[in-house]
Amino acid sequence: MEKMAISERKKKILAAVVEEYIRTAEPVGSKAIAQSGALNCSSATIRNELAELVNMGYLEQPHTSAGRVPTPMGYRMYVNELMERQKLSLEETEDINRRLNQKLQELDDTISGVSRLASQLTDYPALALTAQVSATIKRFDLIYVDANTFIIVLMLSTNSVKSKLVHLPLSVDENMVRRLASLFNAGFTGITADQVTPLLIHSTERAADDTMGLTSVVAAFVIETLTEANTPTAFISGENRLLNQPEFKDPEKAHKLMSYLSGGGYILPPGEEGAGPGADEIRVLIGPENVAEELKDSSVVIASYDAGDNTRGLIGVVGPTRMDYSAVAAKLSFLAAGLSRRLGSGEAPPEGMHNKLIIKGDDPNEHRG
Amino acid sequence: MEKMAISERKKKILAAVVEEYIRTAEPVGSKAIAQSGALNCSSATIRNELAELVNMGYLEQPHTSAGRVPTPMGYRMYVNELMERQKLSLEETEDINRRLNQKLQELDDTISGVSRLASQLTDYPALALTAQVSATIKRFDLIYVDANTFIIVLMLSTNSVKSKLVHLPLSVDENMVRRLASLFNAGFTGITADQVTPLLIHSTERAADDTMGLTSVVAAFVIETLTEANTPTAFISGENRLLNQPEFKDPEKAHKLMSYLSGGGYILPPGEEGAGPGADEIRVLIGPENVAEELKDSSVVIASYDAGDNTRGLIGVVGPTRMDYSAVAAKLSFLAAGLSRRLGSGEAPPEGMHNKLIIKGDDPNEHRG
DNA sequence: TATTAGCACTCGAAAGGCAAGAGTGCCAAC
DNA sequence: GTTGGCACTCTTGCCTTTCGAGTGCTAATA
Repeated sequence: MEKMAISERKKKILAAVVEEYIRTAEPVGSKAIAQSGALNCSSATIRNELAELVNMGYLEQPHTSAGRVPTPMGYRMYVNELMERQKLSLEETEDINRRLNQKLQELDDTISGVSRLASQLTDYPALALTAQVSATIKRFDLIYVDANTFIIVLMLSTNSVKSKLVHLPLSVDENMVRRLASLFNAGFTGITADQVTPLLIHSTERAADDTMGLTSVVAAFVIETLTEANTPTAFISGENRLLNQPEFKDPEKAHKLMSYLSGGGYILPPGEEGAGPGADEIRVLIGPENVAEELKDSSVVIASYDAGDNTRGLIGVVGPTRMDYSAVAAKLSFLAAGLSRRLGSGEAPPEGMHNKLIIKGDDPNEHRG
Repeated sequence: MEKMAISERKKKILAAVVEEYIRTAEPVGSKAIAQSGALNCSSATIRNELAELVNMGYLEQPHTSAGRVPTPMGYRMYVNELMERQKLSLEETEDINRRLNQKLQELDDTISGVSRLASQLTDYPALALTAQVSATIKRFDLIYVDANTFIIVLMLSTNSVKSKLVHLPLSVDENMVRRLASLFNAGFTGITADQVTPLLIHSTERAADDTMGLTSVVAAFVIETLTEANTPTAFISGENRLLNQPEFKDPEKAHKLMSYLSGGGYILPPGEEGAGPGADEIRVLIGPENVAEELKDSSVVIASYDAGDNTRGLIGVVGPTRMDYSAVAAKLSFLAAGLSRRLGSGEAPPEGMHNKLIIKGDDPNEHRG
């Protein structure tokens, strides 16, 4: 496997192999490429080139007398340099926009809806994850309902609102509730979950003259809410679409990957959750480039969107290494842009614009020294 | 296929066939039954009996010289009369209780958690659905945050609370917010979503002297909330566990069923959603007893739980007809009882009690005239 | 020197044939 | 009614053969 510059013709041939293989899932032979017409030479010439591409590590043969199949390095080269940046048709963009609007209108959990949408669009399993944020409480209200009941309303720094009905065995008077509310507003706003110490709770309890454990009930809800808000949640959908792919015709294999995915396995390298692709970038992880053992012969395409409040969420797609990178990247990118526009802090590009695709990934040579 | 009374011995043999087949997924032969020791007779005798059971429609042979496999009618007989009502071990019940408590403590959506739990326990795909209720609004609050922002808080008749932050382009004064709140409390409580007519909105708008469209924003949230609360939601999880079952080794088949399930396909006969099994009942639908074409060679086991507020939710499990009915029924039943105890209106049996299992289903003969 | 045609070779996939084994049905004996 | 025995059937697994796609190499050609 020698290191040498790759000629223009080799690039064309490599691209042809990758694209044909993506289409058919069968090893592609010299004859098929010759006939495809992109090159003006005979199959013999192609054979020579193919042999060299194998030598260089971009292709491999399942067995001696079969066609060629791209290696992860071959896909990487394709994704980085050869792939044509696909533009979506007008109908496609309109369709996506329409469905996106619809999803976001439903009261339904945004993130799960988006993940489902991504999966439907690409026909691969898709995942969406919310950004890691550090929310605090911005405002605190208690609504007195009746002697045994009140409602806690928390407004978070992310501008979302959480509420809960509390039902008590004992009766409280309205003044106590008011007193508690102002104490919490004073003491619990702007702090994180681990700053809600037993000490703080205790002193609030005393200040409120609370002998019924009301304070701790409320404090528990505060902790719960903050913890939940700060935990990035992942949502995976369409795992079953894996079964469309011939590489998962073996139930064992399909099952392994599917349960890894539904089990909430890490997709991005740990620590990189926040460091995913930036705006207008697409990150592609091909086969062994993935850290998780279960993903070593699958590929992942990830885009990020502006989730508002200076945080970014991720949406991605998982499939076999023989994935239609071009189409998936285009769709994800458009979807992410649409999401940013709707959720984000405002400086997103206007609707309908195709933002340029910056594909970020490893250098194709780094695996080969 | 003659109609005749089924002898005790035939019952024993049928049960043995079903259980062995559930265990091994292979057609079971006369020898295996003879050796299993439940009967004191030779394989030849068993062969005679088996032949008659085939005649009667309880068993069938995949091909002439293979063992026997239960027909749906055979399973039905097994479920209705032969199956021993399995009791869970102490460890199992403790495990379930522990995990149930944990699930319900998480702020997390209860229903999805329960569905996941059911799937984990049984190792089949599981679904949970909330009951169809008709919630109304019980109480209405608006919290003024600043000139451009207020919070809507709705308390529903189901005693759940929904809230939303509203951000306005124009500024409102605090009095307007207060006025709106009392108008909504007067006019919008106790009514259903379709009673929120444009007329009502319009008159409220005028009464509030609202020229900024505030009223319709709030009304829209009311409609949204009521509609959502009244829509039964289904949650399916663990679809991928289907792949554990040898009958789904064909990816085609597995994929068909899985996408039917994730697509939110109907499980119960339409119109029967509310008429599922009652308390302490288990409903079993075997193969062709299902209405959905996609379920015709799968089985479904369903229990219902008291979801409070006089409504019942469902939890169920889907698998091949060769399903471990006994174990699944026991687990689901226990799970449903546990849920009822925690969510329900109170008259549920005390923790730890094994409630009796009433298995409801079709008469085994009805398919055979 | 790069390309091409031709040809022998390789190897997997598909098709056919054979033996083994499991299970049945039936008969005759108990 | 039950049982042992036996011939029969049909699947499964295995082996062999065939077929064909695709290769690598060589020699001829531009």
